[in-house]
Amino acid sequence: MVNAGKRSGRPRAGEERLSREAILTAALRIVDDEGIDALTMRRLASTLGVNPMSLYHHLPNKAAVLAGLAELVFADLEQPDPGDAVPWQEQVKDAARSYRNALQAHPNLALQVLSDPAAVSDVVVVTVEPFYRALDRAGLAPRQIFESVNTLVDFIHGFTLGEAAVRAETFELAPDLLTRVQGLPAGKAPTLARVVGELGPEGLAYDFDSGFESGLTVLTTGFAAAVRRDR
Amino acid sequence: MVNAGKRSGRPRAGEERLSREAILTAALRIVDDEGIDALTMRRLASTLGVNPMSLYHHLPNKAAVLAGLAELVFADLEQPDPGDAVPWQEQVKDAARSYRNALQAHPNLALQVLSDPAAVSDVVVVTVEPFYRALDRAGLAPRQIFESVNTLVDFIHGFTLGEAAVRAETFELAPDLLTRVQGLPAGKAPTLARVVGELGPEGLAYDFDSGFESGLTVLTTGFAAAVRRDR
DNA sequence: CTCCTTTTCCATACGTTGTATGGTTATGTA
DNA sequence: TACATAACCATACAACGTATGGAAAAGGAG
Repeated sequence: MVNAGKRSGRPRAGEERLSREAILTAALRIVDDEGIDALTMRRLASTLGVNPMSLYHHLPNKAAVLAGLAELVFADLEQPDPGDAVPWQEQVKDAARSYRNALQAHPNLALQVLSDPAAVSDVVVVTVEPFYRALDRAGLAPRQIFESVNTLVDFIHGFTLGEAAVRAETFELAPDLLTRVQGLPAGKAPTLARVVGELGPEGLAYDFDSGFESGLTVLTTGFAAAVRRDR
Repeated sequence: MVNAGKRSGRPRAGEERLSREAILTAALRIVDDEGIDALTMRRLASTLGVNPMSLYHHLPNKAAVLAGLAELVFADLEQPDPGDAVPWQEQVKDAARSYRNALQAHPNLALQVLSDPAAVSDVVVVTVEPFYRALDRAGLAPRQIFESVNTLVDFIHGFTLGEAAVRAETFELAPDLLTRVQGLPAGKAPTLARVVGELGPEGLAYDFDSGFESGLTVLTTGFAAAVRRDR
């Protein structure tokens, strides 16, 4: 048994096992299920029932696989756009929520996506229109729209990064903020210690969703101030 | 010549070539000079004139080396703290600038640092005191201080990530935003296209420093609004 | 139909990586 | 003087990305 059921050479018509899309889908599944480190060319090939080298006929190298995954992440970003009936602030927040949702749908990929310059800049371009639209409606000058969107996107990226990092900890319960702060040498960070103490354990039970909303409110408020200054 | 000047066995007193600190210093140099991919255990050992396996007597594995580097990055974060003579907004901005500077001092490491949950949470704790101090002075409630600092730190992380990513492109000139937008199918992102068009090439020459300042202003303005709401 | 190029997949192999195992020599304590 | 421990080295292994080249089917040209 030299070949265990596999054939060599080109498959018969209609029997192709590979395509760029099939490969990327399988890769996404591996990453979602087992994390980014589990994605090797050999592993990917084996889940597709194929020799590792066959992958290279559809994608030039592993980097291209990862780049392709980044595309996939943003491909199913929903763009609801509630229209101009709601205040521009709500439009901004809605777009931001969609953006975050797309990133968080595949937490194991977030880091990869955010650290791939090409992926980000490619994708940001086709993604930021709702932000531009809302801030334009708000009456901001072009320069301020531009910088505001950058700020907003940076916030979302940083937030997502933190969220993905925390969730990635295989729940070997990282010591939470409270115990960590209590472990500091006395007088080292007095204000931090006092504020955290006043909040108490339940006040610190961090909820990512409300943290994100809080950030959005701060930002939109800041944008609104720029509108007023402009007048 | 079987051993080319090297001795085997434990070095004589005072002749040790290795220590955790020496290893991390050498590693940081490699990463700064040649990027994170250039850091392999073999390369690290060879710049220290030592056998690769010797490193493992001072650090348990490569992950520990990377974690140690993250420490180093934040170790020389300056904490000027202009004192309470300046407005709290300026205190916030100053602390943010220091934080960003520490991250940007080693651009090749920024991604690594930001994606290491342990590194970030360890370090953030000892780093955020100035933020807490300033926002406490501003008169924010504990909960709002907590969330505001998170928002601020997330923004800095996202900003730094973007900056590091762009700088990491070995200047094979990624098509800039303007040409990219012009390449879009007509009507695809009308607001974006119009705003970018109005800015023109020179308006888009992105300056990271002023982008950062712009973000800080938006955020501190947003924080200030929360202060007023509280009264 | 035959001939030939191209496509799709497979087998083998190379260089590089992190690190496990175990040896050798000096140090420090009993 | 004996012995555990520390600091270094030599060898080796499994897993990785991928270069090279071969085999078989497909698809167009004559």
